[in-house]
Amino acid sequence: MSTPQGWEEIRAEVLRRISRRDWPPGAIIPTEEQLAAEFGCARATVNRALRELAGAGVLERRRKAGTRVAMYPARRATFEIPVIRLEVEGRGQRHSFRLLEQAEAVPPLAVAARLGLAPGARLLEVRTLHFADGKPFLYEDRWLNPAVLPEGLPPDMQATSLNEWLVKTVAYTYGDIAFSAESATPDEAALLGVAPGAALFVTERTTWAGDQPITSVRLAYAPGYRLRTVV
Amino acid sequence: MSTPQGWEEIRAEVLRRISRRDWPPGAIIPTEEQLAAEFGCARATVNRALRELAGAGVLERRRKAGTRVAMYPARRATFEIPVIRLEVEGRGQRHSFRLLEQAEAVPPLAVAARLGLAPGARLLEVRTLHFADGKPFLYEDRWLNPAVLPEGLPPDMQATSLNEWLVKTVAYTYGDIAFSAESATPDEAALLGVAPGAALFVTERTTWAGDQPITSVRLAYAPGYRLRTVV
DNA sequence: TAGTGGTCTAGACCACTAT
DNA sequence: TAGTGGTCTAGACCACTAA
Repeated sequence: MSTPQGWEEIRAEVLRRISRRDWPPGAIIPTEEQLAAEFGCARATVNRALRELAGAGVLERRRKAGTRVAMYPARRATFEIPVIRLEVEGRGQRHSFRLLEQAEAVPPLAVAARLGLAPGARLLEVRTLHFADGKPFLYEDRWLNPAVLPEGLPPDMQATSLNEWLVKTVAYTYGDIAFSAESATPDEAALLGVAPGAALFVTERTTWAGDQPITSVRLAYAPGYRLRTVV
Repeated sequence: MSTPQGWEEIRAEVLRRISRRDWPPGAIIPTEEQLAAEFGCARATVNRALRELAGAGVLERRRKAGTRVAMYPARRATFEIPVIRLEVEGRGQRHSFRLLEQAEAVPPLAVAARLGLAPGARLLEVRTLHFADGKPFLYEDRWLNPAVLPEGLPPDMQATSLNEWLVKTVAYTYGDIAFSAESATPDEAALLGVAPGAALFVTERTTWAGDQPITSVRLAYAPGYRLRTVV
């Protein structure tokens, strides 16, 4: 091996040693100081490389205890939370949508619970059907906390997408996401133009700004949708 | 605001300014040097904070062009690629599995294509049914490149899980993942103990070590499974 | 308490690219 | 070509925690 230059090469060299099982799962690897001496670089450079690998789940680091190869060096993967219009256009299709309903209502208990609101609190429900090249693509059911909409919804709501408006307007600071598969209800099947019971890919997302709940949204994709990412 | 101390507070302050729309989507923000002067810290500290935010999809950075707030500051989310046994045990349930089949065969064209192999190449197919507290949890259909298994499969294959054995033995360097929803085939339905056509959450994962394909696996989860993560 | 990682600094040079 | 981010250095101090 030639001496690694730069933190990316150090990261690659560490990965090689793990692959070759010079450093098997669970093993302690040399300290940053020792590696810096071996590679002839500053400790900060080693730190950068090892920190990246710890972030990727390959290494586990603890002060005083040192750095060890993860027992199951399962990688972490990253994916982009999609903006629906960009997602459709990224497939080379034309995006359009139809606002099905926009009304104040009392949300189902599950939604109120997810948002941490008292049962009975009134929220704004917005139901939207999105199309790709005119074909149903996605059914969106969103519950909004009206308290975070200082000026109300934009009057030209039909010309923009709520998803987009939100992400531009209310920068959120925290959220959780869950993916699952669900059978289409008769209503959903009719909207999406598929048989009842068809397997739908479902994304549920809840976001807060600080401790204030913003929105909880359920996206049901028409069959055939795949969410991809790279490790 | 009090002057931020440390890169995490700088990150938080930048996020606040984006939330307050002091820096709206698309806007150029001050240079690292200017922010370092404002916050009274070294440029490297500002760099660390802004680099994290760029990695999270909130900022976009280009040399000479400067740093701007992403037009759609959609966050990136991270999830762990699960190890099945740990996933089941993490739910407080007991994991077990049954090896359904382990045989050399010619894979379907789609699998060969994903792995970049010539159609007709022989691979090892391993089909496994995983249980949580004795209930069917996951059906695993895996195709392995025998070339990467230097010593063949371990003789006590029944006592360990192939998934786990692989992740410990063959450190991979690259992979892709796709999630989708599929209707259970009659075979899958019988294995998982559900009605044919039930909506299954499906994960497909292909991994390479360098340019050498290792394995392509399809995991079909019993209904009710949810993949969660946090932003 | 001592060893290890986490972070910061002040400065430097380099890489990329808008102009 | 000049401005901006990307990275590296040598050193320092701090925070956490295993022994």
